[in-house]
Amino acid sequence: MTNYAALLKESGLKATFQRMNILEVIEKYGHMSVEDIYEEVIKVHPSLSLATIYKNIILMMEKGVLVEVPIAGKKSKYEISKVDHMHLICTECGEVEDRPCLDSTDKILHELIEQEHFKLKKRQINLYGVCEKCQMQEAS
Amino acid sequence: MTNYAALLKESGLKATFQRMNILEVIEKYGHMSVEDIYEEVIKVHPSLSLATIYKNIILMMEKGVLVEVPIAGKKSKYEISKVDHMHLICTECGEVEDRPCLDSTDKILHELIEQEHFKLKKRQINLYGVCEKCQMQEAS
DNA sequence: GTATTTGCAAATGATTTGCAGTGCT
DNA sequence: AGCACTGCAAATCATTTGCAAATAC
Repeated sequence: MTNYAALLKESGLKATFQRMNILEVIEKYGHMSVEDIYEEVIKVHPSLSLATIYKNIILMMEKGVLVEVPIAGKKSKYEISKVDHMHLICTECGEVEDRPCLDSTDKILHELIEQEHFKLKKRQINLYGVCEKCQMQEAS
Repeated sequence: MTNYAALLKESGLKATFQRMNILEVIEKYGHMSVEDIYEEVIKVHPSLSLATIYKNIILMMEKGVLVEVPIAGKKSKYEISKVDHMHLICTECGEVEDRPCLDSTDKILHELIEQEHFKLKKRQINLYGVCEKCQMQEAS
């Protein structure tokens, strides 16, 4: 995805410079906290305000463009909506990586939910641990 | 579990009235935000301060007595540490319910992680949707 | 008795809001 | 032109901190 203007318009939002900046930065890094986004975005557009980021994150979540990734012990990060996946979250460096959801996991979860009378909307599978990079640093 | 005094001492913490109150309330309701805990706990112990709750939640998480359950769009809730399980989170009423993790899910995740050079510490499987109670209310 | 813990009040930090001005379409 | 959006500053809300008094052991 590169055409943020189209994505925004499809979602009923005006394609402002600020919004495109925010989306570009999130896409580039994958998962970003509000502060992360702010720090990156002002490199390109120094007058962009934090308030604008907050307002737009909320708006773009409502429109389904962004998704919140809440993380134990840290601030939430935000990602661009994409097909279902799991998160590997490093408790040392805070990095988040995506991995595809396995079909079998998928099937099992759906079966479970059917038995439950629970109307499933969204799954969030987060695996907390130490990433390869941080493991190597620990070893040294 | 009922013996909070023992649990606390095993964890190297003094068994104060305040801490036992906090644990009782979390156990009783299952999953509680800071505010939830505060509102319940002052019914029994009106002078207990919010600061004490914050300090103790942090302490008890460090000692492994409590676990944070971060939730998209809401404040984190806290639960007493227990065997691995999934959460069904109602996006309408905010209720969180536990369900056992399925063995097959378990095995799949562990295999995946071994391929990854990722040192897994903890899993968090959250299923967001609408609970039975809220579905019935919608219908009416 | 001593180290820990509590509760208060103040400090800090994060997020939200109102509004006047600006920019997309 | 008209409505939606931005940026600022102020307001609000959440969390943390410092410290004197109280409590567990």
